[in-house]
Amino acid sequence: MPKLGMPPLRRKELIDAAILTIGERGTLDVTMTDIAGRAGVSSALAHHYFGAKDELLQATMRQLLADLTVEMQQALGRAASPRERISAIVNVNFSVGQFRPEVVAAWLAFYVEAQRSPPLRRLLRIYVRRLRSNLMSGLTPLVSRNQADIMSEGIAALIDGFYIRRALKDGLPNPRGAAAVIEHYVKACLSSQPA
Amino acid sequence: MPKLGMPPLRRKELIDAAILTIGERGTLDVTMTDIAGRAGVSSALAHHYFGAKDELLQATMRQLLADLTVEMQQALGRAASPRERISAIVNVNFSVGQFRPEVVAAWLAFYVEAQRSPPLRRLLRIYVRRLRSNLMSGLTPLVSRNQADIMSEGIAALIDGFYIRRALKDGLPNPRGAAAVIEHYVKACLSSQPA
DNA sequence: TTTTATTGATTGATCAGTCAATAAAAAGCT
DNA sequence: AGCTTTTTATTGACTGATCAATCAATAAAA
Repeated sequence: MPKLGMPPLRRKELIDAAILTIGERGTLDVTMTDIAGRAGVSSALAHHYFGAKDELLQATMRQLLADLTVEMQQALGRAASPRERISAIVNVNFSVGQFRPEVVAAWLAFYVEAQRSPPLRRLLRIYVRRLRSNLMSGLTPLVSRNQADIMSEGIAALIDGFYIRRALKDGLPNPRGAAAVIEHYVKACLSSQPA
Repeated sequence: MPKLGMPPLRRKELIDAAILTIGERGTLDVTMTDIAGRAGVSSALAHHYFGAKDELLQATMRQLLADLTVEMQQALGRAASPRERISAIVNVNFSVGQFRPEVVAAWLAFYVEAQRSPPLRRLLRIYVRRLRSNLMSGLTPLVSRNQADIMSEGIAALIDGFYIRRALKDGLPNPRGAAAVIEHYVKACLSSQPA
């Protein structure tokens, strides 16, 4: 039943299916048949559109990054002060869109695979740098350079830490709770300012 | 060359080889042949001693937990006050023994696999609970119950966050830096006490 | 009739797990 | 002390399952 103009649609369907499958299973160790099956097509078609499995996985991670970036830009656009920028960054990472268990589990799976795959590592670096730079732009007007360095590392580590715990589901953080702990951290640092 | 009393020696050698192999590769997705080869024996022998691969992996995670526990007990024994207990807990997690890249990568691999494997999940729960309880025992004498809850979640998330970043090696935290960021967090919270 | 989308069938590689065979020590016997 | 027998440790060779990747064949638009 070949309708025309399928390629872009299929690509998207396959990437979405990949996110769901990876997120559900919590690992990149899923078969092309799993992903293609969820998208309602044969594994041969997935190979036809993406060539090797790696390329589908990379496209999938790029999609996750792109989704986060879009939401982040919107939130930052609404922030009126440096202090609000910080909260905006934190909140996006725990928003309904980003902090869903499947999405978090997929992120974690890519994080882990990035240890071995240079292309995935490159993508991850982009994310890490962007997060850091966004945090610094909110922090430097408020505290010393040194203090800002410490705090941006701390906030980034807290986000990753809550992600890992979320992926494990175990009696662990709901979005609000996690964001609240980070806000508490920021407040404590800002009120005991000296550097 | 069968010497007597090999079983306990071989078991240990295989577990050590598993930690190294898993840590080096950053995943549990290693073959029995890889592990056995590093221990200098055939894969058949690894199966002979552990039965299924799962059991070797579980034994390996138990070993990691046991190593951490021993070091933690020693450090807590030397701590003379609640405040020192907190620092001791943090420091152990970034000690030379625990914060080696291979060990950290192995921990992360088990963390991730625990999403799927109930036995590994059970082991992980033990660790999480013990960490939390140790932290609370240091925090409750110093701050309100509510504040202690928040801080122990925060410290635990920070530790996990720095572990994940360490596994990725990427221009990221040396042991001292990571521990320092957490100490800074604790200080900031304690000095802006009110709950 | 050509182009586009799609798949079933197949191939080759990799691995966990099994098992019968082997070799070296230890134990038993004289 | 020598010898046979038993026990213990170890492996090579094999099996069956799984999967990524390929490709020739098919079917529905254009």
